[in-house]
Amino acid sequence: MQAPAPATAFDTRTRILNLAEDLLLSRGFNAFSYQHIAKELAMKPAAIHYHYPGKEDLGVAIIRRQLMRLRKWRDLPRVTELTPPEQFEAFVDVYRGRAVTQRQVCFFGALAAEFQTLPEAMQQELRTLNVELTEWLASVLAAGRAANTLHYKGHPVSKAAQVLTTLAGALQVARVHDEQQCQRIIEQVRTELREPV
Amino acid sequence: MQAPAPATAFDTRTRILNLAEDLLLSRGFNAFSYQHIAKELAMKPAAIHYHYPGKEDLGVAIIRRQLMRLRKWRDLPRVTELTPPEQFEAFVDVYRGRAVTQRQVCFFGALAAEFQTLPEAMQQELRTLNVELTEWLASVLAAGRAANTLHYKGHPVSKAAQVLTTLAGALQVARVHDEQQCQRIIEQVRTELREPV
DNA sequence: TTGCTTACTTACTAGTAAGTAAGTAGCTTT
DNA sequence: AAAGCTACTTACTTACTAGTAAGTAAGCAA
Repeated sequence: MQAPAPATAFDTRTRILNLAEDLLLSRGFNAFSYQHIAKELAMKPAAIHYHYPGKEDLGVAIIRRQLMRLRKWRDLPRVTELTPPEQFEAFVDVYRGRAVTQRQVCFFGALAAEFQTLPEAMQQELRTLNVELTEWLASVLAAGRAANTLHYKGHPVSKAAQVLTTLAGALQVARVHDEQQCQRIIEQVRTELREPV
Repeated sequence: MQAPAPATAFDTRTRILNLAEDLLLSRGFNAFSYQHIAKELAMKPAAIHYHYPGKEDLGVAIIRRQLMRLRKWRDLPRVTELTPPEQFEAFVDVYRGRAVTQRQVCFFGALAAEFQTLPEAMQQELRTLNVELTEWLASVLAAGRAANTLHYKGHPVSKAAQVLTTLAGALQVARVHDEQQCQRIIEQVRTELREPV
């Protein structure tokens, strides 16, 4: 869940992946090409094909890495040891950072729009990523309600889906309008969850 | 705010617009071409250029028509005469229909992901559309709270932005996962607004 | 009936897309 | 020193992109 790594000081394979992730989040999958990457890395497009034979391989690698990041972050002692409200807060901070520092949306928001044009393998990876993310957040929300520190109606999974959906959309708002409106939406979600109904 | 018209029984200009809207909502702006449209309408790509010289013109026309639809719908007597909760309900129904009948997202969700790759004119139109939509919903929410029939915390504009964001995201969820999860998110939003806190 | 307009088609340009095959420089291994 | 591997480059193909210019058939208008 950390922010994308800088595109330097890594081996070529990783630098390609970093840059591709960057382009994916800022332009979408269909609007970046091997040429974009090659130019930025001062290489020829064919060199990208050497590391990632097809664009599909590159796309799958990007999503899969994000899934690994999620799992790693989620299982970090400094995260698992937090209380549910703190876990939620830490999670929201990731989105807040995205909106401020880069003009990037989250993976779900970036890929859902062009979902029907994506290779099957990418569609599957994205589904997995979203399911795991929803399940984790649902477990946080369930624990928070049990401890009477998070407050909401309905099933934890429904609420988790709603929150993720809203956060994804909030980042899109930040891009189309100003960042401030995005922050207001995030604050709205936070307040509603933390204050007793 | 009505669903897109069928692609037949109209003049060519409108049929192009209808089909382009369809393709935009289902595949994104960068993933459809004049060829797609031409093939479907059994014409040559150059014929599309005759009606819409550039893809930008086509894109702007799509968004602008949607803005006109919004204004028309919003000012319809049968809509203005409704109570705020009924207005909200009628509005949500539009999104519900989108999720069920087509696998289409809303304009905002479709275009936000590739926003940075869009022509300036399209970016501007999309901003206008979203501002007007947010302002209308905010006025409904404000009136509903004044009449004690809609319940929420925070500023009406913030809440409106949050609701729109969530609805946009919900349609994207419907596409990536099943339609049912989308319906659950919409229900969650409805319940929270209609039940006193 | 001549001329203009509408709504196209045909034929083209220039640019870009993903992807491939063959070659090569530099390093390592034996 | 020969062989092989890694990480590329060069040169190419095929397909598609937006867009344009010129031509044309049908209808209407004077």
